[in-house]
This record gives sequence, structure tokens and C-alpha cells, in this order.
Amino acid sequence: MARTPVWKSIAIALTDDIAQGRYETGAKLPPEAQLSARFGVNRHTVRRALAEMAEQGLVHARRGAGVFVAAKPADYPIGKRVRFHQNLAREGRTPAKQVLMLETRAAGVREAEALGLAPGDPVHVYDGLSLADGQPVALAQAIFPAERLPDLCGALREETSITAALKACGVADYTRLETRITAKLATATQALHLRISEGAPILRTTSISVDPDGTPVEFGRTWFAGDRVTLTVGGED
Amino acid sequence: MARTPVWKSIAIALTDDIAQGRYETGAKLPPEAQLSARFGVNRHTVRRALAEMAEQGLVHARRGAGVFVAAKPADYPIGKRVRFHQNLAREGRTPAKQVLMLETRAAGVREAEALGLAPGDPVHVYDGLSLADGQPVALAQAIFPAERLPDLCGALREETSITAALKACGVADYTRLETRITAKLATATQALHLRISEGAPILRTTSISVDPDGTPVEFGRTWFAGDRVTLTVGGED
DNA sequence: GGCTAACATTTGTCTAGTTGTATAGTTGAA
DNA sequence: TTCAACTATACAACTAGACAAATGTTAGCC
Repeated sequence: MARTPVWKSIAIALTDDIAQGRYETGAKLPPEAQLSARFGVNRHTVRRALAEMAEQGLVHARRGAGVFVAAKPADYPIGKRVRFHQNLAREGRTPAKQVLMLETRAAGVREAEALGLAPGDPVHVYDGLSLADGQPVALAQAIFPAERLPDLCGALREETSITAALKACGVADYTRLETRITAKLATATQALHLRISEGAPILRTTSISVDPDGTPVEFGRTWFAGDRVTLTVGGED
Repeated sequence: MARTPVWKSIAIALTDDIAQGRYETGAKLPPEAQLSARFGVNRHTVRRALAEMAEQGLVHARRGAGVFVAAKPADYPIGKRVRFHQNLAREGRTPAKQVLMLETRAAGVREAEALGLAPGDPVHVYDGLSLADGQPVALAQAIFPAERLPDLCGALREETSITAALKACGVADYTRLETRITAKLATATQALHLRISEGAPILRTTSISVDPDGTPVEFGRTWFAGDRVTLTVGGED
């Protein structure tokens, strides 16, 4: 006899359910207690199955909330013209952003250098979450020179994208001057926002964007959920 | 592995924000709902963090109004002239001390060496608690040469500060010769006195103070509640 | 101006549900 | 015996939603 463990057959059954479309991406699976009743096994056995699926990136569990079907990875091109909303819309996914924090404060040394300011000059700091089809994809921090863009905070709050907010403040166009990419592990709060597990791989990019005159307008730091995004460089554009 | 709970890391993040001056003393923190969005957790989890901070006296909440910063960690300059009462008064906080124990006994080897005595010579030992605005900030042990300062015990009991007690015994001035700083974790009794949790970080300093002639007058050991104090070295003075 | 009433905001509390983890026990097979 | 798979139970940590209570704000009225 083959003797496949019970938990493995449960994992297969659930995986099949997802493939059949019984549970959509982003949807919540029934709670473990309910699943264990359905399969007639102990809760731990279901957990074993779910753990396997989580490791394969098929589902993701949030303590207290439930187990959710993970989304498919998206290609995210990085070139001269990086526009989160356009990038995703091109793939037929619905982009969205969620403002986590918005403040104006003095620039740090690193930030001032990137924006061509003096340390201590005022900057707008935007902390936000970028979503694709309602699923968090990236944590983004963007820093703008406050003196040049005094009304940006309001615009960021109201507009649906950073590009639109910059346009409302008179920056009709801007291009990416430089992007640096490194790999990190998710901290606890990053993991919570991105709905991944602590210690999961993260792509961290830091970037400088300039307007057509070559004046820096944005210093950005973005943390992508490594499982959900594939950064692509080069190609067209 | 004992992973740190999410609420604890949130408490640390907020405490740090306060220490960094992002929220001034007396200022209102963002409402719980906003904080829970910023950290990506449920409001209850933020409340757990705020409860911890409130217990430590860092913030206090008023129903219907908000959560306010009660006190930011005090800066405690360490230089030639370390005076607990003056240090705190300069920051607009009310210092106080509470005597835990007062005794005269024979000096140990380490203590004798620091004070330039022979082991077994009599020393006064002061054990006390230092408070800022009624909040315990540090546990202090001070050891004085008994033969040189025979009446110190009584003075320590009556005067409000060690500086005053020394003055009453004829030591008009004294300066810090040396201070050593290490990090420790709070023991149960330390935690109890400082009203922090067991295992919380503690700054331990050992110091030698001398009178204008260069004769050692005090050998001190102090345990600061790490959350409530930031030791600063150098600068003015 | 000064007062009140209505409303929105914000913290406090409660109940219920869900996943994470730890411990101990049972069963079946090599 | 020993080991792996599974069961059983309990508790901790976090989520979710609802409502109460206190506060701050604003509009309207005298």
C-alpha cells in the first residue's frame, strides 16, 4: 500500500478546491475547526496540511483572522518610468493604495543627500501600502522636498496614486534616476502589513526620481513581498 | 524561541517615537484606529501596547479625548558633575529620593579599592530609589568612607539629595572621576522597585567621585530603568 | 456673547471567533 | 522497543464587531 499520510491527502483536496475555483484568491478558507470536522480528523492534522500549503505559498494564515488564499505573483517592471498603478493595470489587476502615515518633518542625512537638500530641511514623508486586487503587494515610503511641494500632503491623501498627486502639485512628469535592489527578511510589522510571515523574503528597493530638469522630487524606499512580485529590469521602455 | 508579541514591538516603536521627539511631551498621539492602521493590526493589539506604556507612565489616555504623552525618557547627562536632582530639575521634572536602606559596615575588597581604603574599613552604605515626577527612575547604591564622614547617615536620612547630605558633612564639592556603563536585564527585585517588568533592559553604572583634593568620597552603583532614561555623555559641562 | 442641543470623535468594555503553541496521550507498524 | 502519525486538551495571541461613556466641536437660539 502507498500509505500517504492523511494530512497530505487533505492538502491535496484543499489545493484542488482552490484550483477548481471553490475558494477565490484572497478569500478566507473555513476555520481550522470547521475543516477538521469536514475531513473527520483532529485540528492538528488539518494544520499540518495547511502548513504544507503555506510553505508552497498557496495560502497564508493570519492569527485571529483566518487562512487566506494567496495571490499569484505579478511582474513589476523597473525602468526609467516606474508607475505602480500603470504597471499593475497593464497586467489586468486593480491597483490601490492605502495611506498608513503622512507627516512633515526634518530630513535625515541620507534623505537630504538623495534629494539634494540640507539635513534638517522639511520633507513630506508618505508611508503607504500598495495593493493589487485588494492584496497587499508592497510597503512604500516616499520622501518629497516640502518647500518645493507645499501642498503635496493633501494631494496624497486625496489622489489615488502618487503620480496623480505629484501632477496636482505641478510635477507633470518625472523619471527614475536610480534604483537599488537588495533582499531582506520581513520584520514583524512589515509581515503584518504585507500579510506574509515574519522572516519571509522581501525585496527592498531605494530609488531617486527627478523631474525633467533633473531636480530630485522623490526619494523612495519600497519593500515588496518577495512571493508576490517579480521585479523585471530592461526590456522595452 | 520566545518570539516577541506584536503588541510589544508596537509599544517599543511608539516609545521610540516619543524618545525621538516625534511626539512632544503633552502632545496627543494619533487615535487608536489610526495607529492600528499604521501598524497593520487590530485596534485591540494597539490598546495592549498603549496599556503597557500607560503602566510605565509614558502615556495616559482620556476617554473621548485621546492618548497623551505623559513624559518622554529623560536625558541624563553624565560628565564631571553628576547631580541627580539638578539633572532632572533642569528638564522641568520633580526629583525625589526614597531611602531603602542605610547601614555602616566593613568595606569589601572592590569597594575599598575604589575608595582608597583598606578592606574591612568602615563604610556607610546607602541604598535608595530615585524618582522623577513620582516615577521610579533609578536604583542607587552609594558607598562612603565612614571615618571621613562620621555623621553622613543622619544627613542622608534628612536631606533631600546626596549632594546636600555631603555638603552638610563638609564636602562642599565633588566631581565624577570615572563612570562605567553596562547593560543588564532587570532582576525580580530591581523590577519591583523600578516598577518595570522582570527582564526589562537596565543601564548599570558604577562610578567613583572625588573631592577637590582628589580624595575619593563616593563609590556609586546605579541601575537606571532603560525605558525611562537616556544617558548622555559629553556635550557641555 | 453665552447657552444649549446635536453630532462626531475617541477611548473603555464586552463577547465571540480564529490561529499559534505547548503538553501529553494513543495507535500502528518497522 | 522505538518511531512517526494522529488525537486530545488547554491556553496564549490576535482579530472582529458592537456598544457604552466621555469628550470636543459646531450650529442655532436667546
